[in-house]
Amino acid sequence: MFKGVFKIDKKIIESLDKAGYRLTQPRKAILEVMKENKGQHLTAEEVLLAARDKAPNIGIATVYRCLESLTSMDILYKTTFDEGKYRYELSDEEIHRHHHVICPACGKISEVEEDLLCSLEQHLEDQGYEVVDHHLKVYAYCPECIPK
Amino acid sequence: MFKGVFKIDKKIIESLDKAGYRLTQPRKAILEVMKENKGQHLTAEEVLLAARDKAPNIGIATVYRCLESLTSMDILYKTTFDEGKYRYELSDEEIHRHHHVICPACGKISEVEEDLLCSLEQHLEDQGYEVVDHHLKVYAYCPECIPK
DNA sequence: ACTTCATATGATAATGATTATCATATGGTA
DNA sequence: TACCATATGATAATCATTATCATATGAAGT
Repeated sequence: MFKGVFKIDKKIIESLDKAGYRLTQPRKAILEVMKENKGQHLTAEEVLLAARDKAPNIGIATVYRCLESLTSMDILYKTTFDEGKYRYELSDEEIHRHHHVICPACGKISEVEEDLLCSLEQHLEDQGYEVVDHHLKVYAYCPECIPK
Repeated sequence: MFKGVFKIDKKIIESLDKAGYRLTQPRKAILEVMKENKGQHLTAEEVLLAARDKAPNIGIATVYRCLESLTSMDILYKTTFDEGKYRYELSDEEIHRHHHVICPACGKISEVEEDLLCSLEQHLEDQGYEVVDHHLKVYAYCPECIPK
């Protein structure tokens, strides 16, 4: 198992270990960046810039590789706001958070902590928002594909 | 106004005219392709290939430009299924359709014709799906940005 | 601590989607 | 039918992401 004291949750360290991933300097830097920016949605480029403070030699390819593997382990969540690039955020197990509100004027992204979709839009209108559109994607195994 | 008989809805023709767009051969071809593939989600490349049957010299730049302007007029709807590219579909005014179900195994995309989000997932489970995740984006003006 | 070696890294080239450029063509109007 | 602003096609440029490959580095075992 990995040695040393890190600023990263033990649970994450254990997941990495179990999956056979080594806890390298770049991965440590990226995990710290993601933790320090919990709740934000960062692009690979933004992660690179922030991670350079901790691991000056880190390259963009490593950032992409690392973000990808962390996403596949459900440590990160990968999403897009239709800007032609992806954004990543630390997964939050307690709160089911993938409900994003995007202002068409200023582009500000807010998250809605709401597990029920019902009356969500009314809820937003009550808060002073003006809903113009929504886009829901449900990821579900279709009947033919359900894993046994 | 435009003259001639087209296989395209009069309403769309009028929208184009009102917005000052000319009904060119490439645009006609693209609109016909989108109409013939109503309910499908096509990439720019797919639109190009299909449109070549009607306008052999059409180029990819024109396809992108045309898809973009049709989208800005709400004639098309632009979306992404996180494949690193965009897909376009004819907007359907009668049915509010932007509820996509994506099978993580086979990638099949189904649309859910359901205006109420409530109990949507239960509805899917009843149909034999196994929901694994969802992603909702609501586009709403935030209180500071509401246009007067 | 020291060696080992599979895994990870960084630099960079390659790819793929999309956008910009620009000289030429064309649609709708007068 | 001529005119001219708009649109087009070919192609180069851009941007995000992925692949390649020689070198470096963790973790495990001495």
